[in-house]
Amino acid sequence: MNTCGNCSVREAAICRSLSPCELEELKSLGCERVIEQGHTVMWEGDESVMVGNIIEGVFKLTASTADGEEQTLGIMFPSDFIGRPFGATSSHSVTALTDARICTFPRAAFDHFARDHADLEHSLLSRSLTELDRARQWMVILARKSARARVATFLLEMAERLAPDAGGAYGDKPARFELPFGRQDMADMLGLTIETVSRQLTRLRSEGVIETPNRRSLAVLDRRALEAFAKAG
Amino acid sequence: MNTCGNCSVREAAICRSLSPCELEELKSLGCERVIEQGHTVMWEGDESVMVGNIIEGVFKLTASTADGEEQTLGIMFPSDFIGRPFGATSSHSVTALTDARICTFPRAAFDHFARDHADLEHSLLSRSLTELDRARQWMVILARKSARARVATFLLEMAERLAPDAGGAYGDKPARFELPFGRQDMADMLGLTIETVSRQLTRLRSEGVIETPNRRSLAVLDRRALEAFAKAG
DNA sequence: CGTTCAATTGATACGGATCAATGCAAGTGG
DNA sequence: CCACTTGCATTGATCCGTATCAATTGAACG
Repeated sequence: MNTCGNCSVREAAICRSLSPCELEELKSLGCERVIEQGHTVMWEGDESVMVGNIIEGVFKLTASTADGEEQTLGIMFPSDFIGRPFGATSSHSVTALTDARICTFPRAAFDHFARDHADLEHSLLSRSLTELDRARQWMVILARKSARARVATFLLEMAERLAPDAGGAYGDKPARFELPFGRQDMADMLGLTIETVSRQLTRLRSEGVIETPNRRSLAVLDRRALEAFAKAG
Repeated sequence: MNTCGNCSVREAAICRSLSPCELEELKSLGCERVIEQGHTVMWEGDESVMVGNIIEGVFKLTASTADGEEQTLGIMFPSDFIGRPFGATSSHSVTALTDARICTFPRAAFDHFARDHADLEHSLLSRSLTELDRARQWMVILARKSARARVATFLLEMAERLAPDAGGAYGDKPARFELPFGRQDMADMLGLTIETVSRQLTRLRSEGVIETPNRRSLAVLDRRALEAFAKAG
């Protein structure tokens, strides 16, 4: 039987704010679920019925425009919180980009529990404020930056999150990592088409800034160059 | 002397969650400030030193790109909360678009007070989640929609917020209102140039969808048409 | 009446979307 | 083991929308 004690995201997720006893109580409300790649766990516009923590895997949040295009609103990693508490409808869909495991709670039960545990709500608030800052950062990118700058920004963020070991500000070692998604997802995220993304990657490769050993893997060879592109127009 | 009792946003702001006694306590921490149009009360990148509620007036949140362009991240109205609690730096600037009054608190003192008053934190959380949803909606618009759709969406939102009386879903009466900002601010918000905004307004006017009696005032004559434009490409 | 600043209008250039074709790897069945 | 399919990525050619540069109009104000 699984216990919160050996949970791999225990210290990073919102649960960190709970005492062992409270944890036990929360745990009794929820259950762990295994999600297959590509499966959607929440739908845009649906009533919000569940919330939870990502234990393992990567998810995307998406919304669709009235004319059918899909926009990715964010990428969520292990220890991130997904779902909309205290609200009737979910403003976005949540879909697994990889096989995943999540720790889920019925929304109503979670809401009630949260209201009784101020520290948990505080964690959630803190996290929401960070998410808000992040979303606003992306707004700037989507509104103003060129395709090249968008791709560069994206690659830097992915390198940071998926290959955190490889080099800091002046990291001279190539950051190598596996993308948890294909070109279409990248395009959806960056507000570009798949062709444009492809062209930019090709260009960066030909300039020696990155390497693309295969479809899903990527290496950042020249971080400084990427940073420059990300800042420029 | 001003008291919270007769505050015009008392019932809409986060303070609604406090008892008269708690309110008194919070009030003692802060003070009311009058802000002139155009004045910036918080700067992007600065340490977050104050937070507060808008009592009167309209503010914009902005961030700048590395190459100097300004992007507006959101518009805040009376009863909205501004500033970044629980965080060291502010991710955006906050500037008054009109003459305004705000009820401000030193950030550290507010943080401390909030942590002792779960209901206040709950209000703040609820508000943050709504803001997050709103920000993500804008992301979709900025990433995917045409200039025409952006302007249409914007006008609909302004009509709703600035002329709430004039017609609901099928509102056939023209919604007339005063914009609290000029073309440059609109452009900054929509991720367009001032020229493009102007052209779209001209076009909508020539099609009989809107009227622009003067620079700052606006009337939506055909709401349905705007809605159609907002949804399309 | 001239000054000033914002808004509008016009002409052109360019970036990314779109449409269409090709390339490439993994899987399938003969 | 090799033809064939299938799904994604890449590359190419063209078009369209918005930015950009530049000029004009219009309103507010001294």
